Amino acid sequence: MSERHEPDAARELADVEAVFHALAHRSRRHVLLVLHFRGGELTAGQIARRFSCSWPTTSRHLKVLVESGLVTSERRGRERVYRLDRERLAVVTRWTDWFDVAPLKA
Amino acid sequence: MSERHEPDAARELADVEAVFHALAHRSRRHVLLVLHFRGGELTAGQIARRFSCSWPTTSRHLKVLVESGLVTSERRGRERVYRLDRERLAVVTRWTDWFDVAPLKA
DNA sequence: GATTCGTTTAGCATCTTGGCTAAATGAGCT
DNA sequence: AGCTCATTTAGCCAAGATGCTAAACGAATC
Repeated sequence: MSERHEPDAARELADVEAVFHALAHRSRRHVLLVLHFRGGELTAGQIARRFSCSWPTTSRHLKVLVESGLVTSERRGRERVYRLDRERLAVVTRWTDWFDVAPLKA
Repeated sequence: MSERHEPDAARELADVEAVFHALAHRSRRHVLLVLHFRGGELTAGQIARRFSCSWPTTSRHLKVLVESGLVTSERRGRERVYRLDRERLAVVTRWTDWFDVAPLKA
């Protein structure tokens, strides 16, 4: 029965990888906070304007965030809207929760 | 009054930086889990033996973990013991908790 | 004091990341 | 169709991360 869950475990591992990778950079963490406090969605331009680095650089950070699933994007007219997926942060909390379960006694 | 807390905020920022940087690598996350499930402390050798990469490589990962504060180390005889500091993981949860507070209405 | 054991440091090669500018794309407007 | 606006892709370079092997170090042991 537990075998039935192994694919999920593999996916969780990949998710952890992608999410922690995305969170590794200060600007990307910052983008997430900005998105959150501005109501959860903003256009690429609204985001880029808040950052000191160049637009293409921010654009690439956004791409990493999308790949991690922390953010989704949708074309709207000629703009592109980025939306925070707060649910996805559960990948982080599920990982940290391992440390609340009892360790094996060596 | 809030000014009195700014240094703390700066330190928290640096902590977040160091901790998320440490967590960005799969092996380092793995080390933390091994430490936890083996009772919270292990010698460098016990850790290195569980990993496929070379000893010096693992040693460097341990250094990054120590710098982040997630792990502390202590010399014991001719071994070196690494201990998990679970408290330090609160840096992560404090960061994710930002997303549970109300966003500003755009 | 020489040796051995456990571990880290040095030094090197390779890959990835993060930044830039310039060019391309895609959607709406005239 | 041609133009403009919003954004991304391409291409480049500098800096940093990760892996290795070989050498160094420090503490115990002979």
